[in-house]
Amino acid sequence: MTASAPIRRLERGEAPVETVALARYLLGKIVVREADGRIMTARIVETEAYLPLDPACHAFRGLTPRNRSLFLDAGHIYVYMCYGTSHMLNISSEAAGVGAGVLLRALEPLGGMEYMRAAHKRCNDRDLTRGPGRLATALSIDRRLDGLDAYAPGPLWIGSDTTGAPDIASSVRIGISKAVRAPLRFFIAGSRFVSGPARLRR
DNA sequence: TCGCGGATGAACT
DNA sequence: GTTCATCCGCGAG
Repeated sequence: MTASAPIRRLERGEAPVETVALARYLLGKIVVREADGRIMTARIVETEAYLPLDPACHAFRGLTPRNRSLFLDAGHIYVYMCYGTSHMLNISSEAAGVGAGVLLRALEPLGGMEYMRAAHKRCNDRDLTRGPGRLATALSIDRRLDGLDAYAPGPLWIGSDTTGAPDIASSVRIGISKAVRAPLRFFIAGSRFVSGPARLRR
């Protein structure tokens, strides 16, 4: 996949309100990050679904100050820090009051790569946004974005161009210790920007 | 290409 | 004190 027709912001109402459906729907869509007058864009190539009543989902034990964004209406941003070193970018995925989300695991850089490179010490373009922690670093994502609406104008929103529906493959999720067998990871088949071991990229 | 271990911070028991 | 939806560097195959 390559760039890039004009990008149109998604509107609430055209995107699904159901976690697996949203995880699949977001593949091929575009993350637009606007910060300090700079614009970065990248296509979503890998997602994971974290369902209601899913023991691997942060909302599983109920609402807390950290995870409250997962309980917002579908399309809101949930960011948290993992392992003290990496931020994770999620989109809430169910009706208000239901805790669930979609983790964005890998992106294909489209525009503003010079800003992404500046955020990394040393990284080739393929690795800039390959992996959930790396993509957050490249796009300067932290808790300040938590709770914002990704279907509204702002520092981070989801858009679409005229690219056709991608060829979607699935696998088990990566890096978790609960519900490890559920096939809730989705990615664009054949994309070289997908993360994880080679056996989980086909 | 893989698997391993350490770094690191915040939330929660 | 324990648990992590990770990354990086390293060594083995």
